[in-house]
Amino acid sequence: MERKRSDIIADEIEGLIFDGTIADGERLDEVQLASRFDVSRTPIREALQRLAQSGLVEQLPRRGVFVRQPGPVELIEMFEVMAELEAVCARLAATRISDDALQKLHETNALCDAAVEANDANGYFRENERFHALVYRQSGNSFLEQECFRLHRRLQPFRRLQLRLRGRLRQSMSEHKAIVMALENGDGETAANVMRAHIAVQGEKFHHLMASLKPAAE
Amino acid sequence: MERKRSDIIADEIEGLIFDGTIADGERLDEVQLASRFDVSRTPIREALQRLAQSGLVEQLPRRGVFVRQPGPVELIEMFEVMAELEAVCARLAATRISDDALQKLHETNALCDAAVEANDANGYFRENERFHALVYRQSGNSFLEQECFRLHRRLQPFRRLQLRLRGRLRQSMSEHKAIVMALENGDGETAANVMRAHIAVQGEKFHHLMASLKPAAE
DNA sequence: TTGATTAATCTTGTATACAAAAAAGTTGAC
DNA sequence: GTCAACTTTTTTGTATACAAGATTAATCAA
Repeated sequence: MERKRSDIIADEIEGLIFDGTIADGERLDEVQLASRFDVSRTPIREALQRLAQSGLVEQLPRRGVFVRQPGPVELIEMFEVMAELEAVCARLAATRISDDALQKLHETNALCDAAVEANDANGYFRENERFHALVYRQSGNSFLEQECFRLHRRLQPFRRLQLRLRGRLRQSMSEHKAIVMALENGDGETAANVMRAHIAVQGEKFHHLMASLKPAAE
Repeated sequence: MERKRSDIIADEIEGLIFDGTIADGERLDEVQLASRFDVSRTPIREALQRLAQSGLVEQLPRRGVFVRQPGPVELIEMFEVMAELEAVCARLAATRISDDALQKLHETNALCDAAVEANDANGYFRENERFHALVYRQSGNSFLEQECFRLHRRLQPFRRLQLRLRGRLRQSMSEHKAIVMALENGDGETAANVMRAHIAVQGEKFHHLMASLKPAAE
C-alpha cells in the first residue's frame, strides 16, 4: 500500500518542527508551505490537519495552525503515560512471550552491550528501539502495540536527549537485562515495575529533561 | 472556540456508522455524502480523513475509504487497553485524589445506586460515565485523561451493550464502591486491580460481547 | 463462451477560483 | 497624539475544475 502525498508532506513538516526550522508558537502559512513543497494548498491543508490530530500543532478555526510543542508539564505527563503503557506491555508479555522472542531480546541486548562498549550512541539507540518494539509486540495485543508506537514516535525527539546523560547507557542496559530476566521468569509485576522505572522521568532524568527545554521556553 | 464544519460532519458520519446506516465494509462515497450534507467534496474529505485517523474507517489510497468496524479480536484488545489505562488512572489517583473528588465519587455512586433501584438504565449510564471521568481526572495527568476519553469514546457503542447483562448493574455498582474504598485508603494496587477487572472483558461479559457481534460478522 | 486487451466511465487527488472572516492599515474626530 | 470606525488586504474555508489512476464495459481472438 503506497503512501499518500499529504502523509509524506506531514512527515516533512513534522521534521521541520523537530529540527527547529519552524519554531514553537509559529504560524504555519499554507501558501508558504505550498510553494516550499511545490504543491497547491490542498495537500498542505490535509497534512496540517493530520498533524493537528496527532497533537503536534494546534488548529484555531479561521485563524490558522500553530506549532504547539509540549511544555514541561505535558511532557512529564506524556512520559508518565509512556512508562505505564510500556509497563503494561511488559506485564502482559511475561505470560505471553515466545521463546523465539526471548532469544531475540537476548540478541538485541548483546548488540546493545557491544554498542555501549564501542561508545556507539547511534547503534545503541537503534538496538534500544528494537528492544522496546519487541516488548510491545510480545504484549500479544496489537492494538496496544500500535498505541505504544504512536506515543513513542511523538516522544522520540525528547527521548533521544535522555540517553545523553552520563552513565545513563550502562544503567539503561542493566535495566534491560532485569526486564528480560523477569520476562524469562514469567514475573509480570517485576517486569512492569522495572520497565516503568526504566522509562519514567525522575531523578537526574527530570533535571536533564527540564534543562533541555530551557532554550525553547524563553 | 467554535467547531469546524468538517468536524461536525465527521461526527454525523460517525453516527451513521454507529447506528448502522452505513454498514461495515461499505465504501463511503464522497459525492454521495456531499449531496447528503449539501456541501462540496472538500469538507467531506476532511471529515473522512479525521475518521480515518481515529481508526473508524480505513483509507485505501486512490480507492476510497471504507468502514472498518473492529472484529472480535481487535475489540478484545481495545478493551484490554482500556482496562489497563483505567487501572493506571485508579492507581495514580489513589495517591493524588482530592477530598473534594472523593466526595463527588460518593455522590455519583449514590445516584448510580438510585438509578439501579429505579431500573433507570439511562440514569445509570450517565452516572457511570461521570464516575469514570472523575477517576480519569484524578489521575492528575491530563494527557492520560485525554487518552482515556479518546479510547472510551471509541468503545462507547460496544460498552453500552455490556450493561444489558442480567445483574451486571449491581455487580458493577459494588465494584465502583470497592474502587472508591481503595482510593480512600490510598491503596493504589487494589484500586488498579479492581478497576482492571471492572473494565476487562472476561467470563460472561466475553460471551455477551461475542454474541452482540454475531449480526455484524455474518 | 472464455479470456485478454483496449476503450469508456467513474472516483480519487490536486489545483484553482471564489466567499467569508480576520488582521492590518487608514482616515478622521477629539 | 490617541482612539475609534471604516477600508483594504490577507488568510482561511468552500466550491468547482481538472488530472490521473482505478474500475467497469466492450471488443475481438481463440
